[in-house]
Amino acid sequence: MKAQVRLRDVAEHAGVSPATVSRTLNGDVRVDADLQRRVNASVAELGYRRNRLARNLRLQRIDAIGVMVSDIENPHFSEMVKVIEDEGFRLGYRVLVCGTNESPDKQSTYLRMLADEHVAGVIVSPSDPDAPEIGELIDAGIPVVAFDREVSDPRADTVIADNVTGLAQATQLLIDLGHRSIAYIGGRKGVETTAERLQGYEQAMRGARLRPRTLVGDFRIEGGHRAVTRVLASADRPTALVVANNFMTLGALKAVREAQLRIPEDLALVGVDDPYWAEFVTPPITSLAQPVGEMARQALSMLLARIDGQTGLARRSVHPLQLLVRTSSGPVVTLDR
Amino acid sequence: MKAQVRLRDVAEHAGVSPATVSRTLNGDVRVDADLQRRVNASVAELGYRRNRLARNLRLQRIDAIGVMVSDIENPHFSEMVKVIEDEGFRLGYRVLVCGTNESPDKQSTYLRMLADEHVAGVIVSPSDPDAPEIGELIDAGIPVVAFDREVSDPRADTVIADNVTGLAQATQLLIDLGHRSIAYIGGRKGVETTAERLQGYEQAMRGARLRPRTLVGDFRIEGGHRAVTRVLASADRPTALVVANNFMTLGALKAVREAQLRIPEDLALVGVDDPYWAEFVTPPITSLAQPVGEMARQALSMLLARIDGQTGLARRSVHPLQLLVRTSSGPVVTLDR
DNA sequence: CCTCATCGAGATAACGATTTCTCAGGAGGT
DNA sequence: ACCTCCTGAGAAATCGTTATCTCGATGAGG
Repeated sequence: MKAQVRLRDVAEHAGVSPATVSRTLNGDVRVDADLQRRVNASVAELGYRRNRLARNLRLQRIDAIGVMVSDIENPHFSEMVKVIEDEGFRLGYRVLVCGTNESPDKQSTYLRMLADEHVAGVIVSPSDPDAPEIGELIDAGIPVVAFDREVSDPRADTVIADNVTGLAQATQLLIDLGHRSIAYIGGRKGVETTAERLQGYEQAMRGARLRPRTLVGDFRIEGGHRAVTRVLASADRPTALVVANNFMTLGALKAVREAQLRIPEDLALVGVDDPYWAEFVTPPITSLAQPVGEMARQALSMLLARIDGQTGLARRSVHPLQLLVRTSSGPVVTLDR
Repeated sequence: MKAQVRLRDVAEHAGVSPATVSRTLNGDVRVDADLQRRVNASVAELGYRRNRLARNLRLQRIDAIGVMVSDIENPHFSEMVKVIEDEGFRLGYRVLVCGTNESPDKQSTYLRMLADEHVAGVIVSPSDPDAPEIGELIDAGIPVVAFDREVSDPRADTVIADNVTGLAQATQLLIDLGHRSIAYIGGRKGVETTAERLQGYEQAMRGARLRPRTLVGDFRIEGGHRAVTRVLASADRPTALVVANNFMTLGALKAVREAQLRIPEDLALVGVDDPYWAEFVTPPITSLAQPVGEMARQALSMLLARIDGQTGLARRSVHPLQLLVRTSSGPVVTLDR
């Protein structure tokens, strides 16, 4: 706990005013080159480290951005956080991770905290898109970018995937392969992505004049396991499955194994998300990949633009999903006419 | 951007001094109950929100802890971060995530940043255990807990898994099942856990008078894939594999599939770590599970104790690993005598 | 009844950087 | 030669809390 060197000490040592030291440190151009040298020399000699806390108070903001997601353990969000952390680090920003566990209460509390901390900006995958705290943040001059799911405040920028088209595509793949009985394992109710993905599935099914068959999951392993177990036990077992996220795909895998069925021979499967393990499990999963990394970079760059003062209407960045055909979707099946 | 209500405004509104408002807010007992009521009423009426930045400056610390790991995407660390975030949140702490990608440079920079931010404490899974910045943090009064891997500064508390015993156990399982040719896919060189795990494997092999056969991996999917591909192509293919972490296990799975071999029939496998997908892939992986959640809680509670002023010698908390026998390790094999 | 300790609350000085305001001095224009 | 403009640097005022210091009042003990 040695005594801290203050900016003032540097100023004295260099024989200049504190203002000049501050200006030098912050790269203000209007400082004589000679003085700059002296300041830098003194900084080095005294081992001066700027006290960010004082700086933060004076600036009324911290160089950190809040990243709020429902579940850090979900590889979709892990990757997002990693990209933002890595990219942000390079630009001098720290990342404050906030996990909501889909609890609107925790989300509200966190949003208020982030406002009180005066973070530079917030990227949020909202559990409650209508949370009034989002508007309060923007009122306070803290930009907000919605990720994966929209928020109701129209001033927030948005980065989302084109779930409707993507799911239609994924479903269409199975239809094209000859499947006629395709069940859909949906996500957690009330979440926007759930509705969009369902819509895409139904669209493709109706387009092929097939009867949709949907089950409600919860975006978690257990939910996928439960739903798939149920649908496999039914009298008219589907020949193919579309699963609305990565965790539920794992649950599905287990359920299929327990039912002594093989993928893709007995049951074809397409899963949304392309977690790192998708191509390594047996069989490799045909995945509807979201370009998470790109989306995260996009969200961060939108946020930074706002932080740097960019004004204007909220922007929306919609990203197409990519269907990666691996083994689990299987080959063309014989039509049962 | 409405004008901010200051503590002083609350004081005026309540007809008391700023000091009294501060004391009330901080739960100082020596404040008259009646004044407390008036203060609280004014706080509510004015919608006062304490400015944490000013508080932070005054206290020379922020209510956040830094969590530094090599890779946030690794489910081992995802879980650790989640637990710390969740638990910490309840106690009023925010989490600053720092991913090092095993780069000592990034680790150093981050550690200096955390010191400059005056975080309340740091939990680090070091990429460079000898980083002098760790000592500087402790010198500055910021407690440090080492997670998974030790650090050379003797003042840091430590939470680790008993890798030696664990790996010996895992290897012994395969030996007991009748395997004689057991290869080991090791981790990234120079990392402490790598050495410990190797030691456990070798210990068990030597105990059974078997010849160790070790390959160097890198704790990543590709490394596991490469190493296993190589060992499977060799003339004397092993009958069993011990893989030193979860990512490499995935790589191994792919390599085995590509070699047209079946697990566990042609090759038994035990993997270190028990990521969520271990029991859901085909076949379910026999895993040497680290009690990550418990370890994370332990690390946090040690850190908080130090933050609360606990002094005394550094503590070490060693956690046993648990062998979860699933399918990939296979049944007893016929001895080839 | 007086003195001394105690307790509660106000006044005020930090905490350490940034930034506006001010002023000196030099350059350029008439 | 004088005035204006501009540049660069210092002085000083914040930013909003917390904590120390001080003082008055109240209660207890002699």
